[in-house]
Amino acid sequence: MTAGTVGTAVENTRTRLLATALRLFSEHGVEGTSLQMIAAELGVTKAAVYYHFKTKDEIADAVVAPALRELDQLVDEASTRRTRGARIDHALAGFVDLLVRHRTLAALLPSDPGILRAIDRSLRPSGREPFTTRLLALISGPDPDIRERVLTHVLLAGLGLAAGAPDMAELDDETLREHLIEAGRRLLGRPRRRQ
Amino acid sequence: MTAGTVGTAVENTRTRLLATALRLFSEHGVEGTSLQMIAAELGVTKAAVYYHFKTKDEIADAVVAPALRELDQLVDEASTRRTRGARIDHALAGFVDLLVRHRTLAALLPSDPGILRAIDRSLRPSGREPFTTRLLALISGPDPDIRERVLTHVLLAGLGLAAGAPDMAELDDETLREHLIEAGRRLLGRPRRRQ
DNA sequence: GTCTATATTCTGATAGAC
DNA sequence: GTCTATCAGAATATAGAC
Repeated sequence: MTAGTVGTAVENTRTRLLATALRLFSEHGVEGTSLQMIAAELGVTKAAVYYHFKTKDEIADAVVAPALRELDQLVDEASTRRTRGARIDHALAGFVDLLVRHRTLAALLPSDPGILRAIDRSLRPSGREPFTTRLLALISGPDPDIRERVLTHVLLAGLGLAAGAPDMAELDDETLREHLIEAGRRLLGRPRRRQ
Repeated sequence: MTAGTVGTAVENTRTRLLATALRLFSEHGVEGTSLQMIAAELGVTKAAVYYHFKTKDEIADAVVAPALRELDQLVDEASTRRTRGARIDHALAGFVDLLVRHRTLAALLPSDPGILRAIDRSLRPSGREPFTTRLLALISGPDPDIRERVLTHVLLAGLGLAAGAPDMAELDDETLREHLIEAGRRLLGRPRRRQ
């Protein structure tokens, strides 16, 4: 531990636990990952895991929480832009940046049943709309037609899975970001700005 | 059962079983679906399921087998086309058609860990390349650059997840096919032919 | 072809010692 | 904060009756 920046020991273990859980989730899916596997990977027992989280669902919730908070903020920010073009640019750049920074989580976000339920749980109390719906509204305005719905779906799912794909692990953040944004621009029918 | 076209009773039960398994897989993921759930949904006991399949893996293998055979055939066919444009057109149209006809499986194909392992198992004995690799080669030729790899990844994953998304369930095959092809054409940087 | 019954292993989860 | 010990239940899987 680097002196001066350490939190409590609990926080460090908690952080390590979540990182380990996320890695295992991305390999085996949430349902395919047992507390036993997480504990073994950490070199502790199941009971030690239960000290930090009361249930497996709580672990899934904690794993997605930071990304969901960022996503929420991103959509809010993008919504304040005046033109539709500016809203899309901001949302796409922010979304891709988020996926690249949370690569391990990226592929789970649009596809893993356990993660989707965790997202549902995080949305339910506040009654907020799902991000797909909010981003769709941002891109296509209220009352989007079928074509816009399909394109947005391909965009969100495709970028997420691609960002998290093992084949992309070797790419540095900047390169991956650049190509994902190009894919997004193509899907949205917008010319690329640079290169 | 319609007289004249029935197979044996075994075959019918087997078919019903696979259809039920696929539906449950698509809702809960392969790892999140137990033999108990499949049996209960069919109105039989676990032991009855074990009569048809020795292991859970065998069920997953059987669920993906038809689509994989079609995919294989599709890539082979597309490869025979003379120009790169014709190869891409054939592969894209065939791939989208396959996804639409196997909607329930579509989303699992590029994302579910259990299904991905089943695909691996089906490829291992023959030593064939994965479909992503073969389709990538088809689209971009040998030695594709990073940008083509990312775009192809977004394409395959995005179209699959979009085709299988619950939000798209209401769309008829023809409509869904049309919009998915447009998404694919945009990603590949090719103008749409119709509309 | 489907059943009951059972074996075994593993799951998520709890209680309480250290 | 992590452990041992333990739980009830569910998992995959098998044996053998009908």
